[in-house]
Amino acid sequence: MSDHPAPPTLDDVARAAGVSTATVSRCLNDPKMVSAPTRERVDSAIKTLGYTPNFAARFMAVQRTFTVGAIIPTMENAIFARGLQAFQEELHHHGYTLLVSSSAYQAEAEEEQVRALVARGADGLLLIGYDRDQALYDYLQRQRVPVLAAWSFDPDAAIPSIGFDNRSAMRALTTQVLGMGHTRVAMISAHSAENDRARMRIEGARIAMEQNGLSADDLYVVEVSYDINEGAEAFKTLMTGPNRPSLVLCGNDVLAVGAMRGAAELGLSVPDDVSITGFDDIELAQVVTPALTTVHVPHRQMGRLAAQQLVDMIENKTDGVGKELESHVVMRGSVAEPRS
Amino acid sequence: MSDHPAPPTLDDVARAAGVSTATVSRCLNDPKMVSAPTRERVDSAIKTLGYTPNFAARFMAVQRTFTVGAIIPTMENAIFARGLQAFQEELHHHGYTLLVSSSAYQAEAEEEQVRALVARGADGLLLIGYDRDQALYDYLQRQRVPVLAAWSFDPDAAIPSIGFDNRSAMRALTTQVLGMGHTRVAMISAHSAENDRARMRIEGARIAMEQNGLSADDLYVVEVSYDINEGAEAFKTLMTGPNRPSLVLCGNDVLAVGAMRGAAELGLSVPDDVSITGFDDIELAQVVTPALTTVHVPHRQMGRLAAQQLVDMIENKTDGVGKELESHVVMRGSVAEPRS
DNA sequence: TTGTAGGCGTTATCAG
DNA sequence: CTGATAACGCCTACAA
Repeated sequence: MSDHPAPPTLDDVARAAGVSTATVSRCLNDPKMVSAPTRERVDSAIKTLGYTPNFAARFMAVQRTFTVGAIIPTMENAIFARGLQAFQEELHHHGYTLLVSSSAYQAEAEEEQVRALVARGADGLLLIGYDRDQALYDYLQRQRVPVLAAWSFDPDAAIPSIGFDNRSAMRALTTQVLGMGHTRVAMISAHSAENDRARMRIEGARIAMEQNGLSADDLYVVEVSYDINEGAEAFKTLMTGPNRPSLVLCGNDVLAVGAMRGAAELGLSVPDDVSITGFDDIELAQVVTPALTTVHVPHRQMGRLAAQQLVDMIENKTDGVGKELESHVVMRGSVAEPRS
Repeated sequence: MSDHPAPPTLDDVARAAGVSTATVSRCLNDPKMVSAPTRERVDSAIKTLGYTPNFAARFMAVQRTFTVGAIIPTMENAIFARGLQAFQEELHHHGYTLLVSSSAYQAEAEEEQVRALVARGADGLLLIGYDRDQALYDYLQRQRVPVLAAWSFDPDAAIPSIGFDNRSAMRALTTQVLGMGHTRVAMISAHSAENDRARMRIEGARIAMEQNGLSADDLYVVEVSYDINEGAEAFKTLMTGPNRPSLVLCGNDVLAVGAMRGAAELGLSVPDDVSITGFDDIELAQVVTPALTTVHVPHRQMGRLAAQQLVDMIENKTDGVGKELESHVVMRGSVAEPRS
């Protein structure tokens, strides 16, 4: 006997209660199959031993974990937090546990996490966007793990997606602001490689340019990492270069807030000297001064629906159809007509 | 044969490569133990079959998962994000995978997640703060799962902790601001039940009051949920009630930003009409206008050290000693001498 | 260098 | 209602 005893097992409980392991197992999984008196003995044995079922063993036996994994690009800001919270709550209602992991916006890291989660028996996976190596999807399919993409909707994507149309949302926002008369416009975007959200938003802005009598080529786009500082720097470069824009579209609220800080550092007034827009409508958008014009996204609804759909895919082995949600433009103080 | 074949197993690979399962296993875990030619055959068999080891089975066999779990109160804001990111990076260097789960600031939820993570074989756990039911610690100890508390440091806590002294940090901040001459001061705190960080910060503020010739009882404290809106509402209530404070200490930056919004809604100027302070120094603090006076916390360093320590506890079965980190007050524009 | 075989903790199928 | 016992997929002495 070492001073380092292993945690109690089913067997220990069975021995302590004077029954077989099968009976203990039944007590745990289908209590009404066992008589009241034995059940009591077993329960008390469980309690005194402090027994907890070994998950891996159970998993091996039933091939189900009631665990869902989600891999998000970053936890560093609130973009995914709210939707994920709703996702988790809904999963919980269905008896599932959510495990989250972050890829730091790196494709290889994401792939590693996918494998890690699958290996650990995740019954299903939630990924952000649908832009990734086909090989990963093949792998997932071989492993028969249902996957759902969120924060983007594209009926033609390789996997079912639930979210909104980033392109048309950005087009709507851009159109509305262009209507105020801006002609010199630039965009600060997150890196668009392997990021469909970023890419679609850029496309949406370009389309709006065309539709408003401007040339898509005139939209000067700079891509940066997802970070307030990067947004600020990019903005300052933009504003101190030639052909200074009167409108700076930002691929998301975080970059937009960075841009606003950049404006402050440059002594520029928003929106008098320059208009700035964001995307996502996270809390931050209403905290800055002036408040940010942006696109509102139904985070919680998306999380909830994603959970429902994923559970359905897992339990009924359905294929999942995805769903498009509505987003809408929110006009706030950060935009105005161009000066002069 | 269904059209729903199970994923390939070690056995399938062994058969395909014409070797035993032991050899395949060795190829995976200790390649140099097997001859080059057989290794090649095995590797190609693995590739063509798309084999991935079954984690649960491996776990059962070796009782190790190289997985660490972290349970944080919320993902809704950046407080824990940065430290967690560093934690994850450092774990990765040591070959561990991080799985995160959020408790929404609810003790029962946290307990559930702890069990979920332990059951799934987490080799170690990171928790936030040390304030929780002793029964949970007993459980963890029975299961022999090393646990480390972060974002708080208390050498006398039930588990090793790594972080800073919330009480003295808040005392330092309060003292410094009281030095400007404030006498009517209130505090907006997160709920302090089962939250040592919140409790210690309140205590710190009280101590500072005493030390500066005021009575600790004169610190009016309101406790709210962790949310910008709640901060704004609490602030407005405070400022429209009797004995309006000239200084509002906030338990964290999020509440402080809420308070600032409340001030704006009330038409009050910060810091001319009222001084506001935060705690944590998250990015938000520098984005608002005026920037927030707050306590800077070494998030990344904390995450990194926590990872190192936890890995050490796991691998060397050491007890873990914890570590206190330095925090420091950052004076910014949100405070000033009281008017008149 | 390789193969054999026992065990890890549960669940599930059969008898009793 | 309860008890044997065979999986589940992998690792690792121990043998060869």
